Amino acid sequence: MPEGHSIHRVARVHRRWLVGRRFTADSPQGRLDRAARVLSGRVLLGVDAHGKHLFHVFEEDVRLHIHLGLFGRIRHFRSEAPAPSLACRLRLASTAATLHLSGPSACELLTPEGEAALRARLGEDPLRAEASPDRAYARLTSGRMPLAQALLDQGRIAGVGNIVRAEALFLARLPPLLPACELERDAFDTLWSAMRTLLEDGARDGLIVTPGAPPLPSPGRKRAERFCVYGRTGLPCPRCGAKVKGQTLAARTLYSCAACQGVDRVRRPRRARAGEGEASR
DNA sequence: CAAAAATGCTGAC
DNA sequence: TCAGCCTTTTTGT
Repeated sequence: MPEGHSIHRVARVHRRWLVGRRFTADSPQGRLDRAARVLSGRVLLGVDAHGKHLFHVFEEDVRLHIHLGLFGRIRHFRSEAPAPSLACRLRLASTAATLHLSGPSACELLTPEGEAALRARLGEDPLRAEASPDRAYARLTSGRMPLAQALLDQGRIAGVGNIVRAEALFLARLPPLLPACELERDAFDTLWSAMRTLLEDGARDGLIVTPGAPPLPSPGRKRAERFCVYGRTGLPCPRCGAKVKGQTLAARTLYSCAACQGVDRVRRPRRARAGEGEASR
């Protein structure tokens, strides 16, 4: 669920169906009782998404901040809502719709100042209209860390997760381990455009399907193949047929096609040029 | 059934 | 660098 496109999709759905409604809130699991009491009885005035963060504004400047983390989920029901799961942390109900929130890494009430402070720490979000490619380029290329690692830093660019980074780097044919500061502006423009397209289409359709992804696999396989390299270690690259590589970088799996993306031609930082599939700091 | 994996991030070492 | 958080879905026996 949770890369930027999912969050923006939730925001769009909530703006369409929930803004202007008065809600009652409770916390079936119990942990958010206090927040639920504050929210209960208030009208929802607006919803906004920035990167992977979601902000609901209620009457009297009561603001709800949600971050789904790895496990979080938001479900909404426009007709009769089912009983919430045991793990449901927050339920928001109106006559028009009901929300169930489970497993978020953050769900808290914020003051306007608290929200502003949080947002100040977020980088450019390709899905936001006011996003500036110039600022995104400046922030992304401000260090020597591998490009792929910089892309997941939400303070540089907000909303990109492991799937979008792998697929966008593949579409732009960029070597993931290139030192970020060595990224040329025109290469960045290609990358930015790829990220925007993936996120925008994903927000519209509810899931990401990379252009050029291999055709659906044999009927025997359960999971649809929607990506070119993400999660496809050892399978053929849809562009050149070479085997897709999976390696660990900063505790996340990084997927790429070494042949298409020139991974092997990238200068390794100093000494270590160790083996394949190894973490490179 | 049990086990594993997952799109994320933080804080402690 | 690593464990921990925390839930749902998918995979394997």
